[in-house]
Amino acid sequence: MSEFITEAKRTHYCGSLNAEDAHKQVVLMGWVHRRRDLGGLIFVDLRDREGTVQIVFDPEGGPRAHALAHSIRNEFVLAIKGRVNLRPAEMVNASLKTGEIEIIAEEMEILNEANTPPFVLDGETDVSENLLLKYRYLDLRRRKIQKNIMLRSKVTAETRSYLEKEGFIDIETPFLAKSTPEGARDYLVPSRVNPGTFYALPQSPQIFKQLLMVSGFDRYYQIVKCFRDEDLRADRQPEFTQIDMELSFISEDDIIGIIEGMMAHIFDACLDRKVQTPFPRLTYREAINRYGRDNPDRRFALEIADLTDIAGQSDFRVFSEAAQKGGSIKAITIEDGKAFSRKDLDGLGEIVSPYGAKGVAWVRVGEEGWSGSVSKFFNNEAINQVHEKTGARPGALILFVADTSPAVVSASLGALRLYLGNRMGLIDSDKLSFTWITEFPMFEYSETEGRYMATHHPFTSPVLEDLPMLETDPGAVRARAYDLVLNGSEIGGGSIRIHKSDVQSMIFKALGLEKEEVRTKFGFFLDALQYGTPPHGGIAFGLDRLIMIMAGAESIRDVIAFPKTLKATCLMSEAPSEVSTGQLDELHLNIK
RNA sequence: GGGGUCGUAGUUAAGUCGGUUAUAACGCCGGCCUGUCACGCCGGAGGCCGUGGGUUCGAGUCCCAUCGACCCCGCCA
Repeated sequence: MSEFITEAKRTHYCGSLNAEDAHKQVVLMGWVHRRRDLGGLIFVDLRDREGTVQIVFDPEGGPRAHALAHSIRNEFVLAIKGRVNLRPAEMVNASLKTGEIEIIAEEMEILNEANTPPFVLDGETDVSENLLLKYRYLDLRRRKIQKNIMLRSKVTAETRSYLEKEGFIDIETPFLAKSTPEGARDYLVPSRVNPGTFYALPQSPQIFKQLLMVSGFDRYYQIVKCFRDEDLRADRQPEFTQIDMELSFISEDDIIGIIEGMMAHIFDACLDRKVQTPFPRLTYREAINRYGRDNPDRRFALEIADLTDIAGQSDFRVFSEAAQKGGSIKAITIEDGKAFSRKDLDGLGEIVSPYGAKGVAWVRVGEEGWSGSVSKFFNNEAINQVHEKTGARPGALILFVADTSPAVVSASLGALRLYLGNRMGLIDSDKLSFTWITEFPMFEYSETEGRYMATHHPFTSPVLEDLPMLETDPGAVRARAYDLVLNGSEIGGGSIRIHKSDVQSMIFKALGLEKEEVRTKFGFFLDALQYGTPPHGGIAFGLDRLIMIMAGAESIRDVIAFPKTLKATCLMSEAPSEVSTGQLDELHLNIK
């Protein structure tokens, strides 16, 4: 067997060759993507990270290589020395990037053999995720995932270059940190040298980055792993990556401007897509009223109308009761009601029921008036008022949701709106729709905790003019917080922080945290605020979600090289796993 | 914590009302083939029907439990 390759250097990537390379002598290394053995003539599609190219083995061009080529199988690793041949016109494969050329193999070496893979790597077959995750290293050979991972690298590189240019300093913060109350469940790490104590893996570097502002670094950023021990979703992993930043002496508008520039730069540099700035802004209240949620997908309209005042007067008990008990009645109007059959309408209840709504009431708007389940409860005057508010015209369909809880109505219609947008094909997947959501409420009342909780986090600055309401009506206090929403996903969020220790203490008090608890958990931080803390604020982006949208991926797992399952396990390495009693002893741990 | 979808050759799926030897495609193995590119043609091997229990003369199919993957609600400051 010829061992020429051990001496030779690779000259090109398979996928980067084209007609301009014609007649060149090349050395390629890659995996056998597919072979077509015609007996006297053998074709192999050789694959590397840049793509595939056709290798031709014929007895004339390379007798030894041709003889050896009969034995190769899928996923073998080959080194090929050959000549780039311009294909005759009738043999050009237009569906292949390298389809104008092929490589006539003069020498070939099998660098390694391979077992038959447990699934075909052609990207055509839908393989169960179970198997893909177990053999993730093979899944990662597939073009689709490989492209996503390479896009991710490009995005982080462009992010760094933009932020460095803007004067940001990359500073690492600890992974072994202190467990904090509030927020998500922590991943804990036992300390061997301090028996009975634990570190927590950070949910975000929040406190550290604020301390860096106290230290005077002025502009900080980090592309950093964060950890949250909560139940997972299609867009949530237990460990995920944030683009994290913090700035001193700035206002909301400064941060928003920098981020808009960053997004424009990333999309231009990575996807060659121009992004229109500035991005539109919506207050939280407006987002909930018009779209039912604080992460509205504004690639389509289909807005929600508030009909509480009108429908609340009707004789329909569900409506009148909702209105009387502080709830609301809201509706979405569909212009072309014919697209929905009676059966379709009956099915809508399933869309809203997970959000607590009892059902969806509907009427069809005709030339002569209304028909449908609740039409008889509305008189002509009410009908005209509804038409005015919803813009409904003959042929339209009005879908109502009513509940004694306004939050249930909003969440239900928010979900219904998305369902309808999808079903009616209103969502243009090529569109990029950025929106800032501002003026979040500072606190939300938690039924389970029986107290107010920070909507964003407890270091967020309240809007100053709302401060007097801190004790009288905490739910009405607005925060100087902002989220960036892209195509219905929250991709980032941040706030102007509290930089005065007395205000910070007031917030802890409003959150119902005991003085001693605050002292134990945040004492060092409150101290720091008293040593000349500049006004500051920041933002953090979910890198994984951003890449998902940029790549058009349906799952966060498609943009992470080694993701975990919904139960936070790794099917490939089988983490987490049990450890030896010796290890437990060292850590002073007993397992129940 | 709650609700849902799924689990049958290596892979993806079909499997009727519970009834003979569990199908197909792709992949795999062998043979033929000098212009294929999802090559083609001929032949072949390959099954713990996720696991455990139950009902039944008889279970891939019905019931219960359990494991796993996925989706949603809660949760995720």
